[in-house]
Amino acid sequence: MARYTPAQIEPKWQQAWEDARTFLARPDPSKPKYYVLEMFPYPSGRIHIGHVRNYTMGDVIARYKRAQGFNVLHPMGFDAFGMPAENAAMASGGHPKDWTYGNIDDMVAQMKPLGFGLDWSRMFATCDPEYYGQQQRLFLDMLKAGLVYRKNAVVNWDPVDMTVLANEQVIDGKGWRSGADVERRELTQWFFKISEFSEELLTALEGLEDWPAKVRLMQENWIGRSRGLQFAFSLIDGPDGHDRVEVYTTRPDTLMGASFVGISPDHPLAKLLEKDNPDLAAFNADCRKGGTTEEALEKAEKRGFDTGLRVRHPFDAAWELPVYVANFILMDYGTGAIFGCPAHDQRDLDFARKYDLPVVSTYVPAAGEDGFTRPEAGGEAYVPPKTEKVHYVKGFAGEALQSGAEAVEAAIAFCEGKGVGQGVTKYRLRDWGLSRQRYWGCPIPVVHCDACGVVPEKAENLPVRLPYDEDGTPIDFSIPGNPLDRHPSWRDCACPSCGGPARRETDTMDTFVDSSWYFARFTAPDADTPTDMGAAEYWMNVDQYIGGIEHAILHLLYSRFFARAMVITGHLPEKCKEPFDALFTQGMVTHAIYQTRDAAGRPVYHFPEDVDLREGRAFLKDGTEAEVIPSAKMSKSKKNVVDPVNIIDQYGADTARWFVLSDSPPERDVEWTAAGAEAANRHLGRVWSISDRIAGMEDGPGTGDDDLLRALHRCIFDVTQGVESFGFNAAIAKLYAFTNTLSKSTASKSVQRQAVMALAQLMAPMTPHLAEDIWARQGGEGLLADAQWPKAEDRFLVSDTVTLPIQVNGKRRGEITVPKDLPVSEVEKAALNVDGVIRALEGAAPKKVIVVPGRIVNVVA
RNA sequence: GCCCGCGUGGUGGAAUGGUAGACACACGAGACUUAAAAUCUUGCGGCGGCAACGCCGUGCCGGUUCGAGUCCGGCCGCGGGCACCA
Repeated sequence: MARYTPAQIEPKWQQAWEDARTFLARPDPSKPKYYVLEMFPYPSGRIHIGHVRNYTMGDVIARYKRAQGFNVLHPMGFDAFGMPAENAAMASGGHPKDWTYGNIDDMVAQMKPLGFGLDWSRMFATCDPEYYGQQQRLFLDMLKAGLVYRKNAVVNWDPVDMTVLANEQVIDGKGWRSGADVERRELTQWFFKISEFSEELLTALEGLEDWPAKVRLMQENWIGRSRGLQFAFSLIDGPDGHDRVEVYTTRPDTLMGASFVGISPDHPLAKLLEKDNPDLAAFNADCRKGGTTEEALEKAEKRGFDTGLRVRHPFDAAWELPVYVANFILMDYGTGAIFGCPAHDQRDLDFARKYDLPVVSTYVPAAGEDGFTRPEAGGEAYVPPKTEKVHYVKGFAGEALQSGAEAVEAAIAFCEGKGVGQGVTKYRLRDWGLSRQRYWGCPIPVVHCDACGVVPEKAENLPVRLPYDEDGTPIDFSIPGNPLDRHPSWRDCACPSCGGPARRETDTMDTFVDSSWYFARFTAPDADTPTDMGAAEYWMNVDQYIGGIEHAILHLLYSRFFARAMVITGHLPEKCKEPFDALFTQGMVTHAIYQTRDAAGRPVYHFPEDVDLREGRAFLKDGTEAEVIPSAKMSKSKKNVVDPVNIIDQYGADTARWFVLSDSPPERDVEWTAAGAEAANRHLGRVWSISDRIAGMEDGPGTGDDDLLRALHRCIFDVTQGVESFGFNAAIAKLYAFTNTLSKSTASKSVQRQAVMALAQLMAPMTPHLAEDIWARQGGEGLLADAQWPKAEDRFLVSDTVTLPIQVNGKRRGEITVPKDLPVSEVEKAALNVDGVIRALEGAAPKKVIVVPGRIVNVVA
């Protein structure tokens, strides 16, 4: 008897697909197209098992759609710019370019044995000058269209290394290398005007029906549309040029509970005042310490500084409020100034108590104040949902009893009527800062000229290439700072406008720019324009996009913006405004962590291959027991990683592909276990043996042909539905069940052969090599990869009888098998005759009998 | 801090508001074997019972419903995101 040998089968069929050019995508107007795309990887150098899961899902869809008759585009590339390459160069010498391209070669070599049905001829990396040159062209077109501009923005500044830090390089407010306290510092930077599209990006979310609801909700919250009142407090004896403080509030209904005005440390007034007030200057400087993330700002202790200035309440000229500079107010949001209402905001309440400011409730619970403690009497801030009706004790517009939302609208109308400000709609979404003070990114193609200012590079001079060496010697990345900044022969150039001496922009682009249009480039990767409209017209949009939930907001929102910008600048057809028709967000692959502790009690981690598992406990080679921490995100530092290359060597690609799809729903995390991989491999061997057994059978009659065909068509139906709905794990469970049925079948050879060939077809998207091999051994015609998907035939799916569970008061007490179209009254009668039902009723007459035809019967006692 | 998601046997998980635990792992029993591995058969939520069967059970508390793992409200726990990681 022959055996399942993936090491021989897999390379053989990969070669066959390559020879037949099976997965090369060519436009073909006679066929419907299908574009399936997985988020392209960063070239770290090693693929990990999470990549295997991600690309296997895409491949299942791609191969399935192919079998359904679609002309499939399934490309692969690399998101190749970014900090790790520069970090590697800093840490161990070498050049980011060499490091990156070496990694890409390694990763392609690791991916090919997995047998993905990819069109490798379309592969590119975003660090290819052919790619980023086209990106520079897009940038210039966007600049011309007014979608790009410059303004000041804050960055993390490391005062010791004299460099800008990424958020991830700021650890507990300190620089990762220097350990120095990080400062927030302003630089002039380039921005994309994404905020101009806030409303459009928000409302268009409704049309993205095949996106996960949670991703749409996350984007909705991120864009953060709010309705509020913008108005000014008049400033008493303000410094020159400052007679008012403009504030924005989403709760104008609480205006009578205002107790202070707060401004951001970066507010123009705060900056003006700090010039003559060293204490305030020190306070502001202190506020500017620490990272720039929203999290860092929110978690910082709430602190304020009394400027000594006072403003007048808009409704009462005698009512004066103090003006504080407060560290929790963001200059980026609203006007950078607020009024605090401590009774209805916990943060304001904490602030008011700290600085001994008044607390005044404007509304109390509608149900009355029994058991309610007002904040001014020591209670918590009262913050009910905006939709809840409350009782206004210091209202000024609308009913005394109304919801917060109603009160807000009434307050806006009232204030507008009094000439106190106006109702405005604001968005939390900020413009997209794209400047990065780094080397390994797409150069921003502009030139700074003393005479002409900022001048775009001429189109014929694109791409503006990154320099590889510095006048013959390789660029040294061990020196702090941006190598482009200290590279005179690259930096100094002629002004494209006047020809005079000028300097190149030394900032490069955020790597999110690279990934915001690569999907469009895949439709024409060799075009000498950013896109080819004909190719885009045929292949776009991406029919199914697959990637991690961690990209739910930024990457996907930026891509949606870019698609719009590309439509405006004539690089994509109108229909591409929303480039991803359907989105699927897959979970991670996790693995247990094996941990012991050293003499000092610090954790020591161990690789899975160095651990023996016995009855759920883990032992090192020397017999020491290690603690097992289950299901943790794979990370090199915790050593809970498995290398796909090892898995393929040990079991073959099909086993790895099969396992990552089984057991867990694709949107959830899956835990990799050695036992699970082993079991997957055993199962594939079993399928192969069944096929081998059938091939060796004698022709002639058997028993249960019809039963096997019924089971087969049920399986075809279930698996088709499973693949269509991303229920890969459920589809695999059905394949297990059918394999068990087939292995025990005594049906005739012809029916068993038919069954095992269909089984191979159904498994082909997940385990294409095994499937192809079975197909060939059973005498299938041509490549299985070119065969049509099997169809579940109705005549094998329907049944004359139906088994109904019978419940009494919702508890199952028995079941009946009845003809499919037995009248309800007959079903009722049969149900009441069931032993368990009679017992449960204890002689009492049923009050009611609910018959759900074909599903269930419930007797109400 | 803010936003989002998830909690089902020893484990991963299945279940259009309709028989909770499909399928798989682990474990137990058995067959084959001199023995082991491999393979095959079989059992497997908890409690009680020889059994038939009964009671309990989907993180906790409450609600809607003939019927709730599923829908609603509150709580607890865990995970993800927070604009310069990709």
